[in-house]
Parts: sequence; structure tokens; C-alpha cells
Amino acid sequence: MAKERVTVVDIARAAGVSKSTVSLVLQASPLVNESTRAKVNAVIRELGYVYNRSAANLRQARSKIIGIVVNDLTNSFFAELAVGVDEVVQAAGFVQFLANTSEKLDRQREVIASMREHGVSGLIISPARGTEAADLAPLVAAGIPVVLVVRDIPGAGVSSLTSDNHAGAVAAVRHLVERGHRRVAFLGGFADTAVFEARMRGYGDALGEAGLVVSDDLIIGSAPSRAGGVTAIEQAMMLRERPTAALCFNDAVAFGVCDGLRARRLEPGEDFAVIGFDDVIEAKTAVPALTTVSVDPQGMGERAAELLLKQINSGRVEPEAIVSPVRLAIRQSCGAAVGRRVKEISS
Amino acid sequence: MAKERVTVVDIARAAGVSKSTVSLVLQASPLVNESTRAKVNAVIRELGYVYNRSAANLRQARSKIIGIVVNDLTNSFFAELAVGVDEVVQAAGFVQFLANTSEKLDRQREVIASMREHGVSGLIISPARGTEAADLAPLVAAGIPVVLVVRDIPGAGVSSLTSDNHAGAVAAVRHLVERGHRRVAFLGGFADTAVFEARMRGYGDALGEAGLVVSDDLIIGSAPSRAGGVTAIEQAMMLRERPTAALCFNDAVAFGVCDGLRARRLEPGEDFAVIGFDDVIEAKTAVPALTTVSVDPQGMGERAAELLLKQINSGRVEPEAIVSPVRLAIRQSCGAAVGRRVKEISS
DNA sequence: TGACGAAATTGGAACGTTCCAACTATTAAG
DNA sequence: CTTAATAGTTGGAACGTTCCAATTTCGTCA
Repeated sequence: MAKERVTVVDIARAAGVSKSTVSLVLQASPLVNESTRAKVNAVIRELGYVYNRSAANLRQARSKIIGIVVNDLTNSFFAELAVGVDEVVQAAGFVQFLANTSEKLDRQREVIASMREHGVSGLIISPARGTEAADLAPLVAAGIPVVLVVRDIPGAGVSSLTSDNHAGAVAAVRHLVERGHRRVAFLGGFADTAVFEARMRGYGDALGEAGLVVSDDLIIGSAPSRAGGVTAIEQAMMLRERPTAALCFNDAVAFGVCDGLRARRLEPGEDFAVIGFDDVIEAKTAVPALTTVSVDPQGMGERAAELLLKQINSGRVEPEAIVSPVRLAIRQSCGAAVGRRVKEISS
Repeated sequence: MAKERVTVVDIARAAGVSKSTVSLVLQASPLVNESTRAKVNAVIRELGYVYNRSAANLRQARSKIIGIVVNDLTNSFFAELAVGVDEVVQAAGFVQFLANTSEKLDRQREVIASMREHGVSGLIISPARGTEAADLAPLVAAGIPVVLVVRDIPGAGVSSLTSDNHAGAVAAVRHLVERGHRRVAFLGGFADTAVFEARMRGYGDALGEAGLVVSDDLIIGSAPSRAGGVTAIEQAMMLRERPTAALCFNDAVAFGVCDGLRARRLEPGEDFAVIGFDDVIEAKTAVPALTTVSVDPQGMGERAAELLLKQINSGRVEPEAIVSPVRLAIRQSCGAAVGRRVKEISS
């Protein structure tokens, strides 16, 4: 069944008008008379016509597709970001190509090339580690709007939307210090990323302003995952002078830190204060609820999409670097003023 | 810059061959001479040519795009499923359209329509709740291969890939019973889904074969989320005769149950046995590591993609309903043989 | 040397849409 | 009653590729 494709000329013939008129109807043009529009629409429904976007894309340049490439979909931060993007992109009548690079540069190169071939009218990219400005050059040369999210790439000449990592870290550490902590660790994350650098700098600055020295022992990198958090806290607890609190690179690490604490019979939030970063949805409902620097990934996805759409519609526009403010969501996991509760069972 | 698009005829002219030859080179046809192939490829690189898939799609029917629609990307089970799909689909030279429906039927209708317009050559769908066979009818009428994942829709006449929910539940409950539990609850999930029905039936059957009665009190539905798990276990703990173990609808619920348990100062795995369903990546690293029915979401995505690709390549093929086996991954969260450890601090 | 088959190459007609300029009806103004 | 303006409608030429049938080039064998 459905051997032959139904095309505009088929409905034109059936409706007794020209294909041009049908095309006008499809584009909801105000030029066509109300009654003919109704008739054409009726025939469209009747014959089960489906619009062929490949043909349309061929004729006109613009394409109603936007691409989104993320470095790790498995991380719920990025999954939420993607649904944020999808939300606004869909509402604008676009459709999203989503690709996952798993932090692999060659994979990223492939998917970007593939998206270009499909004529995406814009790209939202959370770049894989090690992405350079040169990787994006062909895109900007071709005049394709690009919005970088989460990780900025200096000198790429495209818009970016990042969160205020430095301010967030400062706020978190300040809070910890106010609650009496003197030995605060910075746990998790890969040291060679800009995000890590900014958060760690905020951590150091806040410590400094409180007159505390920052000790390299207390900065422990790891994979930015739950498993990484477990190993980081283990390492931290091997220190002679153990920390009593930690700012974690992200929420996944923070959850891992909580796990590791429990494995040592320490209750996060009571025996040790932990603060995360990102505020993924589970942060609110976890036990103890995670105190974290709220970045609102879904909202970030939405804003990135809006920014991209704006650039797409208004032709070419100046690249802008937006850093969105963050706020500290204070919940239970940082509840420990030092010594508030003396743990009976030691070790 | 890059005012004019570079097309096949441009490279044909520059390479001193015809556009047909260029097209042949692009398709890696064995028909063309090795030396001309090299020359053409050189020119392609030199001029920065990018292939126009819209034009190609227009000419030929097939499109190198597959669509994947999931009901909740925010749930890491589906995120992992999506990366599994992406993996094999990308390796096969396809690209994926991913859309999130948030369980909304009209959203689903829209995205499926949009994907058809883009000429996807196949669809992997994890249908929103309430999806009916009629919703998929236009797709099968148009001869577009569809693979349903996770949730099957009876009578839709398309292939499906589900996990053996019944057997998994049976294995889990059997394990609990062997460890001495008599009052086992079934927590979380919406009662009106086929997946819920299958898992609950397995739960009931296993109880029955052990000579235990199934009590409606112990079957407590909730949203299939972490928050839902918290409320479900709270409700369970209000019962006069409390359960000592629970099979949860999925891992998210199981994590919520653990949270709720801790909020009552009960340690999951010691004071109460909990088993999840799905085996998301965090299950392994959580503390306590979650005993769960392993479904391998990523592998499932891969198999779904392979199945779809097979159908796409081999023209039309009989719809097949595959139910993939599951295994019980025994970890710590079910560690409690009843009474094995007497909790000192009661309440 | 000529003929033949195989290997390469090629021009032109699609594919289904949009855009443009031109056209026809209809209405309003003089 | 003519003219001008306005509202709708229309045919045909693109867009960049693939496919087909036809053609050229080449090596081989009688």
C-alpha cells in the first residue's frame, strides 16, 4: 500500500488549484483566500499528504533542524540540558538532532560534519574535552550559528552560555567557612578543564578571604562521576589532617562522596559537610538532600536554545558570552557545624 | 565569506570530470578508476565541499536518519538507552533524531509527524503512556520500520523489544523468599502500564509458589521516580504489619526507598532488603550497591538499533517480538536475611 | 589491424518543493 | 466607462543530488 508518494501536485490536481497555491497554503501565507485554503487543507488531510522537508530544504537554505551535541548524555546534567533545549526548539517548530560524543574528539568531528551535511541551521555544543577553536572554525566560516554551553572555548568566536563557576564556588566555600569548617576539601573533576579551573579558583579565593591557607593535599581530582567521588573521598580520608567538609566538582561526585562516607559509617550532613555543583533533579530528593550550587541545567538548555534561535532568526549577530548567575541551594548535606554532633563510634 | 555553496558540478569542473563521476566517488563506487578517485577527493578537500543530504534524500527515497522518541529522557534508564542506540546507529553511518515526549501523547504525535516529514528511514519508540495501536498505524501503512522498546503495544503490528519483566520479578522475589522474608512489598510504578502489570504478576506468582499470600496492602503504586519511592516506602511503613523487604518497580524507585528508609534511620540492606529493576549505571556504585534485575538499558538500545537497521536494510521484514532475558544482579541492598543483624538502636 | 568485451565516464532527466514574475479577477476611484 | 489598484492565482525555473542509458576509452585476442 501507499505505493506512490502524495505530492503537492497531487493535491493541487485534486483541489483544482495550482501547486503554487498549495505551497502557499502549506506556508500559511496570508495571500490565499480563506475558502481555497480550507479546500486545500481538506484535500491534504483526505489524501494523507506528508510534507517533504528534504525537497523544501533543497530549495531554500534554511532547514528547521538544530543540532545538539553533548559530551556525556549518561550524566543527568546533560540529559536535562538536552530536554531543556528540546522543549524550546520544538515549540519553535524546529526539530533536534542529538548526538553523544562520549568525550571523544573524533566522534565529535564526525557528528558535527554529519550535521552540516544535513543542513542544520544552528548548533548547540557542549564540547568534548580538548576541543579547540580550530575545530569550530569551519562552522563559523560557513556562517552557521553556534552556541557553546557549559564549557567555553576561548577564541572560537562563537556565543557561549556558561554558569558562574567562580562565584558559585565562592558562595559554597563561604557558607562552609561560616559554619565553622577550617579544613575544606575540593573533590573530583579533571584538572585540565576550564570549568574545574574556575571552580577551584573560587574555592581558593573564598578560603583566602577567610584567612585560610589552601593546601594542595585537599584538592583531589577524579573522574567527574559518582565512582570518582567515592575514590576521592577515600583518598581524602587517608590524610593525616582530615577535612571536615568538601566542595565537590559536581553533584555526581557529591553523591559518590556521600556513598564513600557511609561506607566508613560517617553520615553526610552530620559528620561531614558536602556541597555539590549543578543541582540535578535528584539533588532535592536524595537523603540527605544535597546542598549544591544550583545551575538549573534544564533552564540552561532553554536559554541556550533561545539564544541560538535568536541568532538564527535575526540573521548574523554578534557572538555573546553569557555567564548565568548561580545560587547556593542550601539543603541538608552541609548541615554539619563542626563538632555539633560528636560521633560515638569512632574510626 | 563562503558566499556560494560548493556543489558537485563545481568540483567536477575543477577536477576535469563530469558530475556523475563525482557522485560515484562520493558513494565510494568501485566503478571509478583509482587515479580519478584520488584527484576528485583532493579537489573535494581543497574546495571545502560539504555534501548536501537534502538533495540526495530528495532523489533517492532512503535517508540515513533514524528517529528515536523516548517518553522521559530525564530518567537515566532512557538516557542510557538513547546512547546505546546512538552508538550503533552512528557506526552504521546514520544519524539520530532524538525527541523527548515527557509522556505527553500530543507531543508524541507531533514529533512522529515531524520525523516523517524529515523522511526518517526508521523509528525506535518508547511510547508514552496511553499510546494506542492506531497512533502507529500511519507509520506501518507508509512502510516505515518501527521498533517499540520497553513498552509493547498489542496489535500495533510492529517489532518490539522488551525485557522479561515477569521472569525478572519472579527471580527477585524468589531470592528474597530464600533469604527468609515473608512479608515482601511491591513498591512504585503506575498500575495502568503493561510493564507494571508484568512485574507485579511475577511478584505474585513467586509469592504464590512459596505458599505465601499476596496482600493488596503490600502493593503500593507511585510515580516511577525517586520521589515516588520515598512516598511508597513511607506508606509501607505505616502498615500494622510492616514488610521486611521490597521489590521496587525500577531503580529510581529503589533509590527513593533507600532514602526513605534512611530518613527513618533504617539501613537498606541491613534492616530492610530492597531490590530494584533495570540496573542503571548508578546501581553498581551506590552505597549500598543496589541488588537489581539487570536489564542493561544501553545494550537494549543497541539491540533495538540493530533490529531496526536489519529491517531497514533487508526491505520489509516480519515484525518480531523479542523479549530479552534478564538476570538478577545480587549486590548489597538485599543483604538482609531476616534477623541476621539485630539493630541496636530501635525505632 | 580490426573487433570485442570490459572498464570508465558522461549527459540529461528526474526527485518535490519554493520563488519569481506574470497573469486574471475584483473593486475603487475618476 | 476607463483606469488604477488590490487580491488571488499561476506556470516555470531553480535547488543539488542520483540514476539510467549511452558513450568513450582501453586492453586483449584473433
